[in-house]
Amino acid sequence: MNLRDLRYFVALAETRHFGKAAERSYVSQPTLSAQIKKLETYLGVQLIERQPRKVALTETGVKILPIARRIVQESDEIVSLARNEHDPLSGKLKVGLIPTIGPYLLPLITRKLRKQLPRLKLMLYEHQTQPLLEKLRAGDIDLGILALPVPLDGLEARSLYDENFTLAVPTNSPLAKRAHVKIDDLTGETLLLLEDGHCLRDQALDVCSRIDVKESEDYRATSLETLRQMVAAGLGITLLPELATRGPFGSGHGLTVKEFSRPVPSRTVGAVWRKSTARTDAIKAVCDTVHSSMAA
Amino acid sequence: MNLRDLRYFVALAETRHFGKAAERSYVSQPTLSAQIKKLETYLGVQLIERQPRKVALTETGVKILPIARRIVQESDEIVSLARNEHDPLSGKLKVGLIPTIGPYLLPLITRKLRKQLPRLKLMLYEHQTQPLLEKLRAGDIDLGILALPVPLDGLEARSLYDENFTLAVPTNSPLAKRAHVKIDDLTGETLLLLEDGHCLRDQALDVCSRIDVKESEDYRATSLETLRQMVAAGLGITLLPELATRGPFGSGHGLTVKEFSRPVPSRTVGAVWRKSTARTDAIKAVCDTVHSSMAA
DNA sequence: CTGGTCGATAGGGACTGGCTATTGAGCCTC
DNA sequence: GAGGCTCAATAGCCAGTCCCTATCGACCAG
Repeated sequence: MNLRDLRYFVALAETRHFGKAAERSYVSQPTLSAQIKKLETYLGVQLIERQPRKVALTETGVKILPIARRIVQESDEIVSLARNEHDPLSGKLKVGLIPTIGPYLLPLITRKLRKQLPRLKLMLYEHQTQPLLEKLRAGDIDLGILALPVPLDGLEARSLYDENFTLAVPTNSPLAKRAHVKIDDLTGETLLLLEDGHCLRDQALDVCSRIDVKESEDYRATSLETLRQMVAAGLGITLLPELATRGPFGSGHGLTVKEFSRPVPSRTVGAVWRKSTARTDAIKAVCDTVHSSMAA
Repeated sequence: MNLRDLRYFVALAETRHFGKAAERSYVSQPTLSAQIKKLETYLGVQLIERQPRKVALTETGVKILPIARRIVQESDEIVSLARNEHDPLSGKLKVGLIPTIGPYLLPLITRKLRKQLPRLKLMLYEHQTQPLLEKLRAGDIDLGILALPVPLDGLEARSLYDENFTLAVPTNSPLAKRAHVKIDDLTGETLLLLEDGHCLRDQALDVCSRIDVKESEDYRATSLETLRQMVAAGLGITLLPELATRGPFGSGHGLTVKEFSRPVPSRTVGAVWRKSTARTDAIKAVCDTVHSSMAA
């Protein structure tokens, strides 16, 4: 059985005329005749009673007609649904961000994203790097935005922007008064870090690996905001990604943010997605928008 | 788009494995692969994300799946519905009978019909010959049982049984005492007839055409039963078809039924149906049953 | 009887859907 | 890291299907 046959049957049932039904179906009359007959043979039942000058449905034909009609209608529905989805820059795109990027990057780009990709519904998720990669591979998320590099297997990546690290110190610390700070100036300080799992923790440790700093044993912050509070309370110093010091997140309330002098430590923020993804267009568009936003 | 493609897609969505889906669909894996790809191309949308070691539905695929599933299910429904209808001796058969046959024939045959054709639902209608033929041609009725001959165009007919006419006279009439009656004996009598449209009226007039009878001007019965009442009331005599004198319809209550001596006037009762009907098997079965019932 | 309508039949060509064999990518094991 | 395994994609070929035009045959109307 074939969708086409059902269409022919519905057309015939509605026109009650082989010629008209054929015309409506854009085929020749013999074609439609043959297909109808084939459908009847396949079903083992006569659907149409061919009276001279009149086409009538048999009882069975009457019973089958509504089902055939529904099938035809639903198949059209599939086509139109697919046609709507056809625009690669529409539909949902599930984007995951790590916690040290998401809250600070999103305010800077959502406006532009909404303007440039108005039909794309971004579903946003926040996960640490490892869970994010897992969900990415599992297909729960289509695009990850995180600090590169990460192990890529089956994944593709591109960098979006470089983000400098800044130094956050208590305002009453001697470091707060310095015109310039270098990594080496941190020697002997107590370094406050995020809890395990945050890549920023590893990045900060990496930046400070050459020098001798004490990591606070007792406190490990669960978020950048608590980390910021801890610095303001004078418990130590920390590195903050630059975006986390912009706008409302800058100096003040007992905390002073200092830029490093060259060479400025930094991390690369990038996008990661499955090689096999079906959303390459949408992903590229989002990446381009983020990239151009951050380049300015 | 093709029903088959949708089946393949549903199988793939359920197995999440090209090979298994192909097996379940009784085709080779390359065939299924190719068809899925063709479906995607046709719809202009990717339905499946081919990850290594994993088959995942795209968002569009997820949306389309339930519709595809329903279509597949409904197409199966058509097949099974047709398979059930496949038995030509099942389903409805619309049978029309003329009023001078229906009420008297049906009690004699329904039992046997029900036994021999248990799955056939007979829908019974009563119409005079002309309307019956019209409804037959219009397809409102599949089979007519009436007195032959009738003009056949586009119709086929067969005779079922011959039915003698009997004479109905008031019990106090001289005719009631006669051992034998012949048509000629009716000369000078008042003949009561059914109203226009009943073929029995014409048949009676035909039988009596050779002799001189008076047709009652004032009364024309609307049914055999009122006709019977009129005879019993002494208003005249009439011809009754034999079946209408059997069992509870025989002599009594002021009415006497006499058989004619040879040559016995009679009419032929037959079946009529559209040449183009789709129910030849059922019609033949019904006719055979009636025929054999009445032959006994 | 003739012309017109309508569906069925005949015959031939293009396309589709199916197959087997093979490739190629990714994963696992030794 | 070489080789084997799994799994989907590709290649190449064949057969059946679907469609076409041309024509027939039945029926109806004038």
